[in-house]
Amino acid sequence: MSEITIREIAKRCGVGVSTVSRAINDHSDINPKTKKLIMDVIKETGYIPNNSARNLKRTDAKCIGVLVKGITNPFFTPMIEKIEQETEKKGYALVLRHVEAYENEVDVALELEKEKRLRGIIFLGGSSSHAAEKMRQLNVPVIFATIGSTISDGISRNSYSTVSVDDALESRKLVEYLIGLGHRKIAILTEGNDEPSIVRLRLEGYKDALKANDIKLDENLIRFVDRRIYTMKNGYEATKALIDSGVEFTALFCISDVLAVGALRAFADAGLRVPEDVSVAGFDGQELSEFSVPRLTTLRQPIDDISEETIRLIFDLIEEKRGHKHIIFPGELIEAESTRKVK
Amino acid sequence: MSEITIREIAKRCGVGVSTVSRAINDHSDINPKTKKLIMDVIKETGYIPNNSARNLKRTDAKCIGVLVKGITNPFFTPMIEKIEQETEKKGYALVLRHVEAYENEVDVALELEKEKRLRGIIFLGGSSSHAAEKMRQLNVPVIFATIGSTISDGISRNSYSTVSVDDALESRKLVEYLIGLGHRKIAILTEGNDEPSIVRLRLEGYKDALKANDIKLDENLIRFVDRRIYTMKNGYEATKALIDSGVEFTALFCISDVLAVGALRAFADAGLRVPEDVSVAGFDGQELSEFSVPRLTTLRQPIDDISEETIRLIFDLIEEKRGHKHIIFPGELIEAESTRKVK
DNA sequence: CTGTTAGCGCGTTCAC
DNA sequence: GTGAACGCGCTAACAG
Repeated sequence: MSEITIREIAKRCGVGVSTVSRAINDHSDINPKTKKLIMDVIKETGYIPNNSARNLKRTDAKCIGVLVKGITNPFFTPMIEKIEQETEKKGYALVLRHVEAYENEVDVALELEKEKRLRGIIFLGGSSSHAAEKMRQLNVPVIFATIGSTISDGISRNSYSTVSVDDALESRKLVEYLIGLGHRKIAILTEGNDEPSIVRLRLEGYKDALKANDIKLDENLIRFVDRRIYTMKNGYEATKALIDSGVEFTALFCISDVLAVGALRAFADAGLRVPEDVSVAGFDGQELSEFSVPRLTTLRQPIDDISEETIRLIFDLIEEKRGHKHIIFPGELIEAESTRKVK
Repeated sequence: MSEITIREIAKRCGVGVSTVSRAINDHSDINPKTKKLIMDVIKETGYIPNNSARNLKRTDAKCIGVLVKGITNPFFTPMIEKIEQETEKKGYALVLRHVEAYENEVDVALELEKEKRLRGIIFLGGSSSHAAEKMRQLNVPVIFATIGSTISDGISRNSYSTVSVDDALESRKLVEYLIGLGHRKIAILTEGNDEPSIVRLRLEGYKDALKANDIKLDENLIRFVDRRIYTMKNGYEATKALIDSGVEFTALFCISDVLAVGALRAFADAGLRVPEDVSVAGFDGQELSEFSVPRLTTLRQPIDDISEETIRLIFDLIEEKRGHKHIIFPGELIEAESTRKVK
């Protein structure tokens, strides 16, 4: 079946292609009658304009791109919803793109910017270190949401924005809370990523908390899951291994709520009660943490605030109202049922 | 900054544009030396081909589209991963697109097909009733995965495929399992969607089970959540309302695991023990169901099988090895800790 | 092996 | 208010 084009529509209506174009794009200077005729024919024929051709020609395209690294990450879904809503309010379209684990998000952004004529780019997740030269090529405003400001790698901090919590600080806050409950042997479930990332920052916060409280770091208490910090299975297995190892601990800090839920299950299976026998804390403050049994003590990230501020900032940047910023929101410690004073 | 184009690259290398094109697209008939030169210049300049222009021109584009309705649905994430892997193995690219709640997925598909020159389309989720005329316009193979075969609406069942479980049957199987445990007063948590959908099918399965076992349908036991069946909050609130209503029941069937986890929490808050005081069953068999406390009795959908078969089928259709099919996989009843014999 | 050229489908000047 | 013509950046004939 031969594709139907704008020319075909024009022919059928006995008008020129530009008139059809005007009708489609809601231009003002067009006779309402001809417009109606055209729209009717379009509906009849089921004509659909080819986006590639449009993007190629168009220069405006009120459109912002959101690049999400890690489709499996449930942490981003509420953010995306919020960002979608806000963007729509502004009359902009959103191009949502998942970035595969093996892809470089900046490369994808570069491509997408050209293809869709993006006016701004928001990164959710992913690595925080990027080649400066590539970043420079992105000539629309760029915001990293939920990725802290350790990004720079020879890149001027003035060339991009970040909106996030201070992962190291909040992590430390949570661990100090555990210490405050009397815990000294605190295990941590994290992932072994060497490049700057939230994973590393949260581990650093853990170390900072111990150091500040004169607790000797015990390498045996640092457990690494296999690559993914958003699967319960990984949390379960790492916790099981920790229990089986015989290492003593009274509290377990998981760097994500999802891992923590896996941990809860592992403790239940081992006949250990939470929080009576062991305290468990998560991180993120996702929906899950409110509905687990027991409810998770966690550090909630203000994702609504982060999302809203991200949108506000990107439009300010697009409209050149202000320059790049690095915004840090405080997290909120949620004291729930999974932790308690050590006996 | 003026965008850099293929012509610019050609000029800098002192070659023609088509040579550059060949270099980019890994064509065979090109001198390795010139190719290297070109690739070097491309790297230097940071040139990125414009996808819109490519798609416009290209006719082959080994590419299949996956349209996901409901980004919040955690049920799809493992499917998407699987589909991604399998597609890559075949040397095809995947275009993943989220369809907003208010969008019609077939419209989006129509657009995407033109824009990206898709060779096949897979729908995940969404409504199962579509206008026949629109469906007909999709002139590449279409598969609905996890949406049963009640789709037809004047559309020939030969014009599309489906790969799924029989939602009504599996739902009935689960409810009959509960009945087998001695439960007579079985409540159900579902969503009030009138159009043909998995939601309705699962409710029908519930009704079928009751009828087949001479249990009178009690409308008070059918509870509806607000629109979304994949939020714990909705499960929690509907269960709370059910408990507060004072209606008697000994088991609760939630049409998704996510709802069931919310229900577990609600029972815990109400001081009811699961399964001692009340049995709870979910549906889907997601990761979550294995890690909740207690583990959920649920009906597992064989998503790996569904995903693999979907991919196999779509490539067979593309290669015209066979015609459209409607494949039904059996679900698997997982008897876990959240249900037990009624006293 | 390589350069020239003709469109892909559309939006946008211009004239009218 | 409308149509003809041009070109967006690229790929694929085709000719060399």
